[in-house]
Amino acid sequence: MTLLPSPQQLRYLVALAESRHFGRAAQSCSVTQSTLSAGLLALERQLDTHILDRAAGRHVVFTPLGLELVDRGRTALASLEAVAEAAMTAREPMGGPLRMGVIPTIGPFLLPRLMPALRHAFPRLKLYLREDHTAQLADRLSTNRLDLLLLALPCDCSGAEAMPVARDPFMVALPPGHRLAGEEQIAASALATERLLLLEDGHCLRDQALAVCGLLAGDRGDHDGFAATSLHTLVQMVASGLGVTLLPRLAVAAGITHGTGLVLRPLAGVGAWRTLGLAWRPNAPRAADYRALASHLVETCREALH
Amino acid sequence: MTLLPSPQQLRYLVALAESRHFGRAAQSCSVTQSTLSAGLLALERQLDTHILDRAAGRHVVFTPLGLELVDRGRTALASLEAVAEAAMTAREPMGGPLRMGVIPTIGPFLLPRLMPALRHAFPRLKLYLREDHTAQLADRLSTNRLDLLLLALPCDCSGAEAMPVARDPFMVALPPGHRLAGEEQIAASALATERLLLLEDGHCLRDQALAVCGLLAGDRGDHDGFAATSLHTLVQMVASGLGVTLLPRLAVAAGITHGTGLVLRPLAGVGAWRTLGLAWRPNAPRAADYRALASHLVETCREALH
DNA sequence: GATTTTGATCGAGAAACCCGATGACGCTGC
DNA sequence: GCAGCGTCATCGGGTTTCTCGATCAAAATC
Repeated sequence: MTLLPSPQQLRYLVALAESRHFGRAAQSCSVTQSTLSAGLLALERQLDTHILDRAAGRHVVFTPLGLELVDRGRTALASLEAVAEAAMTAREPMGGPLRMGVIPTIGPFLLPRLMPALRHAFPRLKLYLREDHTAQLADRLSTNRLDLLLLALPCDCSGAEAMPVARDPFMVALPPGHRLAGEEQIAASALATERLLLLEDGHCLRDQALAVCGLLAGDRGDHDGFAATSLHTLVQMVASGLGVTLLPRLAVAAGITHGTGLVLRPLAGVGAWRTLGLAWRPNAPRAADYRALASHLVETCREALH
Repeated sequence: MTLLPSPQQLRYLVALAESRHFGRAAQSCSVTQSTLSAGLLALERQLDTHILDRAAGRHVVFTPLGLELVDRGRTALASLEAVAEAAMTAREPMGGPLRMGVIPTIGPFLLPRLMPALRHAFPRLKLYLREDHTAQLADRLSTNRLDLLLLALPCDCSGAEAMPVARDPFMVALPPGHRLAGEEQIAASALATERLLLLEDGHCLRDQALAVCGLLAGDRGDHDGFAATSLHTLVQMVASGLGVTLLPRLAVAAGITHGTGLVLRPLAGVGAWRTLGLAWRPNAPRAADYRALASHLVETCREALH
């Protein structure tokens, strides 16, 4: 059998790729710079290849092969961690740290309810949170820097396993006195002639709102080159009379429009909602934990959506 | 960061799972029994779990978690090997050992032509061969005990990447003087009333032959509870006048019917062929090698099929 | 041109690993 | 029932590997 790289060496390799600096990489591995340097040299010697291009100035530059090895090293480390994690979760379910990513159109409105419920249900659970757009979260999920995502489905997290937990209906938000404010509910077609304000690019809610109105991305939304950076600013823009928008009921129920005088009406039609759900890597050792979390989420979402 | 299992320990674990015997597992790892025993105990201590059920007599019995860890350990080792392999193949393409599986209805007819061609094209390539049915090969591919499969597509190797290399038309093999022997080519429907002899269960060719005749598996073929164990015995059975059969042209071109007096006619109709191809794990470090092999295979198959 | 930053190298101490020998336990055969 | 054998766990000692702090050489910065 051939000589395998040690987990230590792979840690050094991946850490160096992430910081591109020997000293800081060593620090993140809790070793001295000399140790990390020697470890990488040993790895290069063992594999009989060049991982770093040492001729290229003082910056840390990886060879093409080096970049591939970083990638494979990351997955190898992930699979080693999966072994330890499987043992850990078997010893005490809901035990260890859990790194969860959540999108900005869910987090601020659901987490304040969710966290206390989880703390109560799973006192030993240590939940680390990161808020970011779907694309970034998916990247971090696949590169093993997050374990679990709370986002809108379907998401194009390649190969991830997903589980829906709730439907979040869209509400139409109108300035006070708007011509549509008298309607009981509002059809998507009625918005065709309206000035529809949206979140900036990158928010999946933007695309979902466009889709539910039967519009293609790029059709609309960037009036005057301006798009909102968060639901809160979006609400302020509508309140200023710049146009109308769609808000997820989750945000409305959390009181995002309080004190603005905005008129809120359900969006009519089938499919006038987004699906909230969890996603994780297939073969994740703690999938059982995630499913248990999902069923708690179902309950919390029911409450949070009135 | 948590404490990771060492590759060594995982090797011990997987080896023990395969031999279910400390002494032999140690031998396959080239260490003494004491070393392997201590290594496994250290792993159990590090993970703080029980991998083996030591209360269960003298036999090696894994706990449920232990079995899961074996599985995860296998994939972890595979991903570590992938790192080393990526470096190796970058250093010298077509270099190291390559473990290829091949099904019995291809191997004997193609390998005699293929091997010399490959030796000539890639002198440094070390090709280890294993002949088995598709299901067993697929299992060994996914558990990292084979690198590459040469078989008939589509195969249900879950998640494997496959590349077709040739079409292998079916020929109808008839005993001398058979009523259909006068036909230029024979339609599948003409075989409906014939006694169709087939390989025994497990050979994919059996199912393909049935499918191309529009029959369901189990419909036919086990006359008197007898099915052939290889194409050679199948040919002998047809020559004895027990019935007719379908042979892949690859086998016919290799002369499998020489000296039998059998009459061979093309099977008419679209789809009257099987597809030969290669399959490998996705993300295999040496995928480039495999593709290069595939293009050589295309040429060899063209020659081997006349 | 002096200084700082950065990565490689060196020697010494610590830790991990492995081996052969031995111990504990269950099974088998007489 | 008891000696003998097979199997896995444990122990002491030797070797290798890993890590650290100190130091060096080269490049970038001032």
